Amino acid sequence: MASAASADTKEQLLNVAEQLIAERGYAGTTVRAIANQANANLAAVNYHFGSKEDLFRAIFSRIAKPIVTEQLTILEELQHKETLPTIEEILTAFLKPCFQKIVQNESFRTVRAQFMGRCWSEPEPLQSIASGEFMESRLAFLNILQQVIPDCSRRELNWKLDLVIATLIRVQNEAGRPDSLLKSSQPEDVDYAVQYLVRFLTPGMSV
Amino acid sequence: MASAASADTKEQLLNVAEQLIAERGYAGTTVRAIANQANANLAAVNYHFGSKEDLFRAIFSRIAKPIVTEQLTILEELQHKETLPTIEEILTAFLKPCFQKIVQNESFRTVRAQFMGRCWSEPEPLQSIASGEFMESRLAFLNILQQVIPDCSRRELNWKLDLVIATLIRVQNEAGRPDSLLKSSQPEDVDYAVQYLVRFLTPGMSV
DNA sequence: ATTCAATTCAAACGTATGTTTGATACAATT
DNA sequence: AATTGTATCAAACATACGTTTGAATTGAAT
Repeated sequence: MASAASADTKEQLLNVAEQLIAERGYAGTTVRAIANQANANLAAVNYHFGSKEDLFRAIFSRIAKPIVTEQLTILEELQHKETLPTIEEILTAFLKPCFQKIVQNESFRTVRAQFMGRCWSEPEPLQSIASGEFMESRLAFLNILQQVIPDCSRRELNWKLDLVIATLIRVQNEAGRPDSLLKSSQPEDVDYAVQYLVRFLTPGMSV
Repeated sequence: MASAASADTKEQLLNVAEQLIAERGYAGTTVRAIANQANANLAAVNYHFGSKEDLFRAIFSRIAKPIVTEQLTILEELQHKETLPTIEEILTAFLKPCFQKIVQNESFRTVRAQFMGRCWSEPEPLQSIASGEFMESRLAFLNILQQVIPDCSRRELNWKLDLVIATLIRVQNEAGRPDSLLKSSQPEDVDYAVQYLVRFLTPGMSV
């Protein structure tokens, strides 16, 4: 039976690994460094997760799943209205959960954002693991965008959504730094950042 | 005295390392893999460049220096006109050299684009090496943007230029993939990508 | 008190890493 | 022909890597 201690160890491994991978990248983060900083034994990673790659999978899932769930919930609400949603509403539905879920824990704010940002440019197979978690949400938003912006081809919408994600990651990565869009994890600052990011992106979506 | 053979070896090491790092990242690329694929001895990297990190520095410099030079040249021309340049002209001056210089060598295809894209998200000290090469160009473009978009605060322009770079990196990272904006290194594809990226970004710059 | 599965642990496994070394081959200069 | 500096080479160096193992430890259920 899983004890409280083992649950602590497992969670500590997730937290520490998330932070180290955010700082040093996946290949640059050793299982030994993770175990040490988590005050766990070297074998703990393989015992609890199977392998280093499975640990990465667990970290990414833990962050991505709540975000995707909330994105799809908001999108569902938008689609149940009788009128088509605006581009602003769609982008907000996509972006807002990404900020809120990631910055809700103050101590994790920078780490989570950097971790997510790094994942998109990690070599295979990590990139596929990362993008796979967002596949469902991505398809759903692509479909609604295609309805709202019928002049855009599927290919165009595809790279445009890519650019939306790219800016999202950048804002998260720069969070807290001077001159950055997202000043803190305070709700009003988060709302401000989402609002201005949406304003920056919206006109480009339909040209 | 440096022979033709040694020059070939040194250049081959640069080319091969560039490709492998683009595919697998810096930490994921071993000196042995570089030497093997370049048909060189294992010790060749350390002999010609000093260390793996110095090899990275050499690769990045070789790509970045001509880009920055061209960016500043075009910007100089724009500033010598009697009328202020448009936002489109400025963004094009910034983005076009990034794409053209990167894909101008036919045999490299989209390797360079992927290499550059990956560098921005590599862990320190690689990221600092990379961003340092573009420091001068970044400041110059911030200054001209401030003249052309006086309604924007310096802080706003700062994060907006950040988002421009973020999208640039994303397009480079995705280069060659299906549904990506930059399909190949053909000049017409490059022009297409620059044109559409500028069109996507321009309206957001002044809102 | 005993059992038993879950967890932790030190140690080792086999392999891979960046770098260094000293000998050797090469080509141009004296 | 002898010398000199450059480049290549196989081999070794010292360390680091992810993973596995089997024994020790734990703590709740019997």
